[in-house]
Amino acid sequence: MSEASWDRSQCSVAGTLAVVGEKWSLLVLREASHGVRRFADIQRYTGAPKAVLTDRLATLVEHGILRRVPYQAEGERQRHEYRLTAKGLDLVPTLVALMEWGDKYLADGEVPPMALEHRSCGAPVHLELRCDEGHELASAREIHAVPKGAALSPR
Amino acid sequence: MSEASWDRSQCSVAGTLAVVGEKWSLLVLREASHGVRRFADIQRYTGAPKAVLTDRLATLVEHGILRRVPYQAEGERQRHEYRLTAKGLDLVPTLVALMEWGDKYLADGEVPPMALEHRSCGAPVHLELRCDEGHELASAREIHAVPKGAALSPR
DNA sequence: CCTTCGAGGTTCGTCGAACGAACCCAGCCG
DNA sequence: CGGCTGGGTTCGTTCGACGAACCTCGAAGG
Repeated sequence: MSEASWDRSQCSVAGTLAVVGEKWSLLVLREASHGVRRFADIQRYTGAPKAVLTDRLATLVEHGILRRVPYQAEGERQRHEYRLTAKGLDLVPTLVALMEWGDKYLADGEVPPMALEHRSCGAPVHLELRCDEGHELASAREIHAVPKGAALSPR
Repeated sequence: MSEASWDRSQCSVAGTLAVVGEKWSLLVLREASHGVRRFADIQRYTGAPKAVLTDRLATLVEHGILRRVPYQAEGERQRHEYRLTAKGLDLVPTLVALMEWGDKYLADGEVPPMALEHRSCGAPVHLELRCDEGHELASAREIHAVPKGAALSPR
């Protein structure tokens, strides 16, 4: 897709993976994006061990992807829940990308287990690669990657 | 984004992560998508330890995301290189999603280190959430997720 | 009061995966 | 022959994931 020699040290793919690339982080975000907010529910739905989950939630909060919000259920003491921030919401396309790939290649002839609809019109939602001229890219092969800025120094 | 109780066991996000969610896999695919094909180059650019890289390449080949292609450089013995298959190319949107998030939130005021251009018109390429009616979604909040098929059984 | 309950953790011992350094192996080159 | 180079494998150590058990706070029940 491009010729190869540039500085990877500040690559955004690597940077993002350093933040959310650990084993359970994206599954936690999947739950958050489905509106699951409570520790025990996240644990139940993801299957992550408690200690790991505590740690992942803490890093996600630290990075401003989730925030801890106190709440009070009636007849309960005050607890807190985890909600997506705007920064966290912007990771949804990543989840959708993973989901679409899985739907295409992992479904054993089954129907995909989850459909995404446009809330206002009900039509199915999907991800598109598109350029500023408005062309939709039929394949990733139409992408040309160009290193910029500080990445230009080789190695 | 939706109410919470359905069967996660065959979620496509989890399934895809089981295939490419390990620490170095997506970085290997980043290199593959940039046209880096040789073991030593992939190792140099990703920084993955050799043993781990051997293992990841093997799993990616096993899953049909990369294929081993024999080649012959002049004055060299026959070796093989790793190339993206169509199935692997379809992971590029995932990489782009990670990259766009990193560009937006991790750039310390720097210019993003890599630009993607439409090969045929040169305009910048980006990912869009769009529905079949043609509406572009301004935010992931406009998505409504609906469990289907075998996922409908709770828990 | 004292006990129980349950959410949201923390601690601990074990065990597997990741790490880096060292080694191996097959050709081609001189 | 001996060395070099790409593509690995082996090995000992370290680090993180795991699951079970324990802790803590506040509300409610007796």
